[in-house]
Amino acid sequence: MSQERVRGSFTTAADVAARAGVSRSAVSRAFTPGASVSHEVRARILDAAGRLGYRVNRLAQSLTNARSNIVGLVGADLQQPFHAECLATLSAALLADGFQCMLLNAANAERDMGALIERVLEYRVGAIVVMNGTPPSRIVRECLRNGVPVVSVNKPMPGFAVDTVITDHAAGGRAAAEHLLAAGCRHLAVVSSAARTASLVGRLDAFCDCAKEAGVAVRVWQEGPATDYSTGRAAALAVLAGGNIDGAFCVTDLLALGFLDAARLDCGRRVPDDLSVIGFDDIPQAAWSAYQLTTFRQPVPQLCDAVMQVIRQRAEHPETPHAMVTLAASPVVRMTVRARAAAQRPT
Amino acid sequence: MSQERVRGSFTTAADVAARAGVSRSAVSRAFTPGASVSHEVRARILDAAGRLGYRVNRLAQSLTNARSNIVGLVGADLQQPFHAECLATLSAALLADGFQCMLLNAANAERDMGALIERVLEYRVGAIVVMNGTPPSRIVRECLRNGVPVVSVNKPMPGFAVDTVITDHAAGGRAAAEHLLAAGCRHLAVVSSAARTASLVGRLDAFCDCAKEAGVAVRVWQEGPATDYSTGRAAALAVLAGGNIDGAFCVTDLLALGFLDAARLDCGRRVPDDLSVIGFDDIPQAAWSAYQLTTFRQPVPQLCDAVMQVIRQRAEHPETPHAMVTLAASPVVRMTVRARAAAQRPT
DNA sequence: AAGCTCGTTGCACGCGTGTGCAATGCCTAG
DNA sequence: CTAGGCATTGCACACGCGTGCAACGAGCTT
Repeated sequence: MSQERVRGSFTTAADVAARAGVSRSAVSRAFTPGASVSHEVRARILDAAGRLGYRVNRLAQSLTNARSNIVGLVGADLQQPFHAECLATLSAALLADGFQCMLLNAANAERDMGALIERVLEYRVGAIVVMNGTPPSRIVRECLRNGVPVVSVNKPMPGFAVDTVITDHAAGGRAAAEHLLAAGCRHLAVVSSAARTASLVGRLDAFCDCAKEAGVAVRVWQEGPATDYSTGRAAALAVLAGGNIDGAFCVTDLLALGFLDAARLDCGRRVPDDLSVIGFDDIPQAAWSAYQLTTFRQPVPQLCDAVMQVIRQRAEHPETPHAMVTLAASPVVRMTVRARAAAQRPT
Repeated sequence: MSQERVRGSFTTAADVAARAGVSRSAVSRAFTPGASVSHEVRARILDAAGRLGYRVNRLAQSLTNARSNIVGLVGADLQQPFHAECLATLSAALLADGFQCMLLNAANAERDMGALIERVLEYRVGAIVVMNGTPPSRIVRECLRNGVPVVSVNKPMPGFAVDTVITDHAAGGRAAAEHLLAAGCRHLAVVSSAARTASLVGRLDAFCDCAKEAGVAVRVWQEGPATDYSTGRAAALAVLAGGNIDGAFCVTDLLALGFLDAARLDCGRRVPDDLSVIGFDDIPQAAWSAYQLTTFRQPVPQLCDAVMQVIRQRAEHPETPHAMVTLAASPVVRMTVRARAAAQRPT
């Protein structure tokens, strides 16, 4: 067969076969669990392989399988704490399960997202996980047409044959309202951004509904490009200047932290005495002692577990009906909501 | 040729060829820039391809090239703000340049890192970028032996034929010391963790050297598993209980923020009046108005640019001598270092 | 001793693509 | 009118691997 390979090239199974004095098939079988090779030959092959630094070429391997075990991870704003945590947890889970992660970071716009997914389809990925953002529906259909399962995180995609794993945003928003009302707040505000993502809208609407049922008006702020710290600050400056707000639900922790800082440092409010604030996500910064933010924790590990479940399930049984897993956000009570209002509790 | 493909499978060039009434080679050429195809045939092929949703199988393509244009991104603690920013910036740059990113998240230990790199080598990656952490040197050698270039970020790897892109940590540490000394601090502390990474040690040593040259003693704290918020807190509680520290350099912003919170909230210090604090990295949280941390910014975009440069260079000219790009960290003066000592500046 | 079973091994093909080489056909120069 | 040049196209092979099929040999049964 081929001579000793030049340095700087990968060793192939043929090289190993030549060195071990067997056929190339034997090499292939030696690396295939359950294949028929004698104990002695396998040992000789593994020895030669180790000596030569051989490793299977997955590209060639996936060629016959018509599908690789690469999973495409689609997202935007990956440097944001919550997204970064999702990415880290999910990629770790995938790697632990034997998959490889291809990262599709739609940095600039959601316009990129379609192009990125098209590119990763060229690698015959086994699945695509949309961690946030909205890929064009044309592309989603294209994935499904080619038999690439799509998993959507925190975004229902009605009308698409897609598995969905989602936090119960509505229940969270409602619980936030109940929590503020129980604390005695009667002048509520809710803060979001102009980006009307399903998850953000879900929290906001449920919050408003619950407040409305209790007969409490809600000042709604939905401006700014993203649900980040500076938007939270801007919201506080605008909302608190307006009137006597005593309870605010920020649909994101980043918003809440910006809101808190502006409320305390720029507007001179005392939290939680004058003003109660609730966030959502429970990013690490929410627990910092300067903030001690009361919030709702998205169950990131469980979300990722569920993603793994549906990926495995669909890999084994492609025809499984599409799942819609909903997980509850759990309240994390810290210091930004005042304790129950004194004794007066009229009907 | 093959019949119309069943739904759920990928279209191949043969399918397109059949549909367009040409040979498979023609299809291949139609998608190869600069290949010889008549205008009319190419148009017919592209039309058929579009209709069938054909896209080139990169797996098969890379089979002949012996190398894919996938780049392995190795790192740990990817959810930390600084690492998350590096990851987001670098992946965006790679994707913009036509590469694909394979994410190797060594979640648990650096022990994993070797296994992960071995796995990604099976995909014949075109390069590996080590964003943080220390892969076993055996593995690094293995990469180089197989002709896979390795780029190390913020960690010199003496003795290895590796490209290195690095922030000038020593200069940063020195500048931090000078800044504190210029502010009149005479009782310094430096805070790091037990993880003696090259970058952390570089900053710390240079800081100590500079202080020593000025004849100022430095209290050195190097405990805790990671350079994170809680370690910063622990450091403040220990260091500030000890003596009359009036200036502290935390080798990481996360440390600095934890240090600040504990100093202010638990130890009752006023910053910057009683105590000056400097961090390193300039993560987004450092700019938050509750902190306004004075720090040194790592030039992440420039670092990533440099990584792209060396990757491209080595892809075109593999024999290029190995680069060692050093970039300066720039001071970001905010509010946690007091202005020049009062004595020297009369009111 | 002859036939059968079963574990082991090699041959050869296919996966989807790029490309060197030869064949074809058209256009132009002589 | 003919020869040569050139653009275009198809054939066939290679890339590295998995695997069905047949061949082979050893051990066992009858």
